[in-house]
Amino acid sequence: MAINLMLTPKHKRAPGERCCEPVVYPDVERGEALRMAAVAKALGDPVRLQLIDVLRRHAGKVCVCELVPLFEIGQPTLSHHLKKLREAGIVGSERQGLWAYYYVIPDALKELSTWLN
Amino acid sequence: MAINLMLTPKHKRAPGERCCEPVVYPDVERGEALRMAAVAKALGDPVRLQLIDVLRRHAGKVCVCELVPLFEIGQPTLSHHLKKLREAGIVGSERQGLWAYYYVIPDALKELSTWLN
DNA sequence: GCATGAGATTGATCGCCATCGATCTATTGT
DNA sequence: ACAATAGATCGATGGCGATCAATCTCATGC
Repeated sequence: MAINLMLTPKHKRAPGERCCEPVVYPDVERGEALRMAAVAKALGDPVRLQLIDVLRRHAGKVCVCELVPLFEIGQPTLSHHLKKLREAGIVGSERQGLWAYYYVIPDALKELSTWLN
Repeated sequence: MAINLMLTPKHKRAPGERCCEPVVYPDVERGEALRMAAVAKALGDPVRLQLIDVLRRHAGKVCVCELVPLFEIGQPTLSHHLKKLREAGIVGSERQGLWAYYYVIPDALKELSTWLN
């Protein structure tokens, strides 16, 4: 991963040697890029993407025990994926007795979605 | 990564032990999920995300030599990122003499963008 | 033909990630 | 108190990914 994303050109192209139009600098700044890339990275796994799809189609919260049988992965692996989504700020969780309920955090995908349009 | 994404429940919950409403099955199918996750994965790096941002703000094509000085990474690393974006079907490239020009493939981000809304 | 320059490829390194089995922690029910 | 259950965590493993230095491939210019 790049450390510095300030996007300052390192050297000027010699005059008359233009290979194309001068590049337009990106609109997204360092912070934006890091946030959106983190969200995209969390969505970059088929299981997690379908998890979000399931959770989004529910107005309320979904119990983990309903999610486990949907996928061909073990329970620890699903827990790992949910943790990734939590760390990315995409989902939240809530404990009620033995069960844990997950839900999509509103507007968590908004920034990325807006940029994609 | 999960092998089987058919999302068939593996066992029924015993009657009367319901912890929450029955889960709604995901809308996205295996192929969709794999495609969109691949695109999201390609966007899951700050450098690649900003690369797409730069390319999208150009109607035409952009020379690699204009892209290299924008980032604090070496030329081989940038070439690696462009290859990833190419393999994800997000960008295309065209050779003209010494220079290589890259451009965003129209509608490449459409499926993911639509799903996110 | 030869040197130069743009870009891709290779090889190596280091770290992260998806997955699993096993274990641990609470909580519920008996 | 004890057994059972839901879910998280741990440890290990195999594979992928980001990065760099070095090299390679072409095309251009002299």
